[in-house]
Amino acid sequence: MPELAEVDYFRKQWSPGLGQKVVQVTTHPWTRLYRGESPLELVKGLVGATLASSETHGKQMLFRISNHGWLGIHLGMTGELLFTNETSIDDRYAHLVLKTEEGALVFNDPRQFGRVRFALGIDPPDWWAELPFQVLDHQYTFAYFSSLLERRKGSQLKPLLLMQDLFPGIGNWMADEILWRARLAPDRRVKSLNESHHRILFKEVRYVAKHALRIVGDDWGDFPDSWLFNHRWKGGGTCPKSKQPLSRDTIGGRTTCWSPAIQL
DNA sequence: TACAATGTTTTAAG
DNA sequence: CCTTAAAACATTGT
Repeated sequence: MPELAEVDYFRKQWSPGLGQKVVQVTTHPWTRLYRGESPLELVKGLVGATLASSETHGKQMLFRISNHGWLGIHLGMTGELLFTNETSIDDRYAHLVLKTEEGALVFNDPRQFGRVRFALGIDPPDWWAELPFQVLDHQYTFAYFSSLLERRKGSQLKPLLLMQDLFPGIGNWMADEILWRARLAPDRRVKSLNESHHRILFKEVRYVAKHALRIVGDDWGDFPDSWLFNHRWKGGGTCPKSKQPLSRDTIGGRTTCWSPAIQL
């Protein structure tokens, strides 16, 4: 489900739990969400502690815990976070549940492509501290962006934009949106781009990230019909710019939607 | 029934 | 060692 804007939306769904003590933790320790982790250590580290703050980095989330604990969550394809006052919750895909006095913080993920991590320490763990610049960071300059593309000359543009080391938080729909705005075909190779293409791509990467965050916001707002977003999901459809039919194909292993009339 | 789904990770090949 | 491509992962919905 989630790309950077939706991930930030889900992060905020746990905000009712900030400042509250965790009184009980339940996990599904057999699921692949806990690969490489010790669910028992995680439960021990969380029970009795208080949620202090949260932040996102691309599709990654970090919850800081009062007693030097760090809880990392990735939502994968079908993950979601929610807060509930209900006494009974649907347990089927609730692979992590933190109960407080006020309610329960739930991480649901039917497909189990997500991930839960936990670490203790004064400083954030390496898997958080070593993440690359985000596309809206002030350090994410055009020179930095260009240097990233240097080593990816042979890549098609669609799979390029899905590389999280280069474009943290960009996912399938955002990549399509960016290429549509930049008027570049998704199967074009990086080596075919000139300086002005680089400039346009850099600009649209940041534009889509910035406005996706604004539109999804605190209450999952709807995208305007002037975006590709509203036209890309089901077959058929019309390009809002050219009014010509949209195309779909698998590029880089992912379903891709583009407007052949304007994306060259 | 068979395939596709807003994502990584591993493996293979060049 | 590096880059690129493809398969694998687990489950649901069409």
